[in-house]
Amino acid sequence: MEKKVSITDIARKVGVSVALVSYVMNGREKEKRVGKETVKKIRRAAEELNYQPNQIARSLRLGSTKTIGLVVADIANPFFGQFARIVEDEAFKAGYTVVFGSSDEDDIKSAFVLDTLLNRQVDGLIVIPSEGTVKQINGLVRKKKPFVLFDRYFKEVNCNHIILDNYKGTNIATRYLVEKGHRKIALVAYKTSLVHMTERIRGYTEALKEAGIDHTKYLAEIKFSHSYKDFENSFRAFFNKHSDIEALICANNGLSINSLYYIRQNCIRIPGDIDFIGFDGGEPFDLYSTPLSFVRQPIEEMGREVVKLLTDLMNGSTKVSHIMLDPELVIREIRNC
Amino acid sequence: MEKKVSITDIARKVGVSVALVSYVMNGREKEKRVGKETVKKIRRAAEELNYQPNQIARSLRLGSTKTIGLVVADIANPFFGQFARIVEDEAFKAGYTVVFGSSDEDDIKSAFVLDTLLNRQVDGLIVIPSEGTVKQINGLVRKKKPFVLFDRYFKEVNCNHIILDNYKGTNIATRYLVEKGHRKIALVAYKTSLVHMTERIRGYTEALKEAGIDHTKYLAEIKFSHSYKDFENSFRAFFNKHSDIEALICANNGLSINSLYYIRQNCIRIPGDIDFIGFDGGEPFDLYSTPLSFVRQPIEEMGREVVKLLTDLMNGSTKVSHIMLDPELVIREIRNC
DNA sequence: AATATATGCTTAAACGTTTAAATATAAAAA
DNA sequence: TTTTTATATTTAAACGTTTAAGCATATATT
Repeated sequence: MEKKVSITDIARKVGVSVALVSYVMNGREKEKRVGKETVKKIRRAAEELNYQPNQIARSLRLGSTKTIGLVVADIANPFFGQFARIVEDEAFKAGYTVVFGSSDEDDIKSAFVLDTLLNRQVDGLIVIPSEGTVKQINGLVRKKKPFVLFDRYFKEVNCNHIILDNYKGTNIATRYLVEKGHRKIALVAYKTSLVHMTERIRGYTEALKEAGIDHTKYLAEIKFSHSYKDFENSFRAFFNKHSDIEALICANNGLSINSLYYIRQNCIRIPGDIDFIGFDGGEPFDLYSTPLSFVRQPIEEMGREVVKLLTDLMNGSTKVSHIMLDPELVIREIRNC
Repeated sequence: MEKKVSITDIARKVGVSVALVSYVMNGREKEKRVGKETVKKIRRAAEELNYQPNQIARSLRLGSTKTIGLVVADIANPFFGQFARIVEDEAFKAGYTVVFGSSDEDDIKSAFVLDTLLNRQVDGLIVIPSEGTVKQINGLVRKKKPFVLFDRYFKEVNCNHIILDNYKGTNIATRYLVEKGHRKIALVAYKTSLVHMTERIRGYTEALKEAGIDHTKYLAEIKFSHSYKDFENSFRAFFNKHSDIEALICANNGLSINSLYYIRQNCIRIPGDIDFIGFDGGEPFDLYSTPLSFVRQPIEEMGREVVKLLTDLMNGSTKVSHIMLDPELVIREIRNC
């Protein structure tokens, strides 16, 4: 790899000190009253040598890398991919680059990723925290590192977070199905202590309670796993036990997709055999045999808010915000062809 | 943000020079013959102060950031998201972190992203080059920056690249449809000079030629756009003009998805009205009314190979590799429920 | 006793920037 | 003329590491 040209090379070529070059390269020639001729010469030399500033050196000196770290569960998951894209764009506009890492919903991996990003001196972090990472998040608080949690948070940690009104998400979905006349409404959720899930479960149970329907019978809390097989086994057990299910709500995108694979494989018809409401939407929802209903998260807005909040923090704000955005129930009609 | 603890803080606390601390922190205490007692004291102090190395300072000194830059068209696109994930994992194993940027298939944006990553001194780059970025890629060659192109390349630039045998991809798809008895086989592709597309088109036309079928009539080369509306307009014009199409091949994932939206909206039946072969697969393909056939790219293998090639380059290899991997035609049966 | 070797540690430069402070010169004001 | 002010530039330290080179001291070898 070619030796990169530095500010020193330009200084030598023009015959001035590095300070002047630095001033000019940063557009501070007026403020620092650099001679007009000198400015021109420096500009020309920079051009000729094809100078590119070394952001690493700059970062070290300034104590800021203009980089933000993004910890997602899995960048390959379209929901997180979409989120990452919005973060990227917003960060870019604000002059930041994003470094990312996938935690795989695993606390050990999460710790690794977090350490890596911190060692790389990211100025701030956006974290989708996995189960069992309270300590890690508390560590960020202790370090006074600017960061905001997204999608989930911990009740025991007072920090910035932006989440969906998860309760409302499943609540409106359940109510909708109840009003439609269903009584045997199942919810498939992950067995976890993470609030986004417990809230989604609560939204469901409360809606059922209110309607005077048993709210425990059709609740499937299954263990998280990366393997579809594991999901399938748990789900089959549940489904076989309750062959009278009239409607199914899925508590997140992954569960929705997995459920659809199962449903498809087992020749269960939507609608007909069961009604279905998923989470987050996406291409598979649109292109399924019939368009599928789902709980929509305002992901664009959330992404924008997250970055805005973080940049405020990085600019010195000390306000702690807990932002909760509203979901929207998107009901799709049966296709007539 | 708390002042980070540095090697100097540890040195001061223990009462030794920073050099010793550095040696110990890098596990070179044997080689550099640091006293046993001192090692212990340094370790303890590092623990107590919760020392985390500053990778930025390290990078500046060593001239290597242990970072690789990834330029994709759009991280929100599942194909690229999946690829990014593989790259991330492989890079992580090799001790690298990945910084990414989306080029949006736009040369201006690509230049920005590339510059940003270069200024951040990435040790190497993985680039999915957009149209009109030959100059940028040539720039990398001139700088002797280790990089490898993925998915596409430029005939005029001799550099490392890993691509699919694109010709073969559409060729086997077309042959399959011909053998099935179709003669009016359409290909929807992007109008671009990028080889991955031109090769996919060539694979299609050659297969048709060989079968003695007119190979221009049913070829739709449409302009790339981020808007579905634009796609729809071009596609509709094409479809209306050729209402006798028997089968449709889509030249990449985005086109496949867009086509499916159109097909669905216009009540065209797969199979029945037309046969369909898409590109890259994914959840929408599996969950469509009937499972859809597609040309599969060995993306895992490609991702692994890309990172392997790049790490070799970063470790000083000067070999230029052009790797081409085989696609696989995945034919799906009609669902019987 | 003189020399060589081993052990343990320090010094200081370097990486490429930024920037406060100092310096030098010219022009304006006293 | 001397002093002040404005203009143009340099100096040098700092950011947190790594590492070659040097310096003591103790022990082993002649």
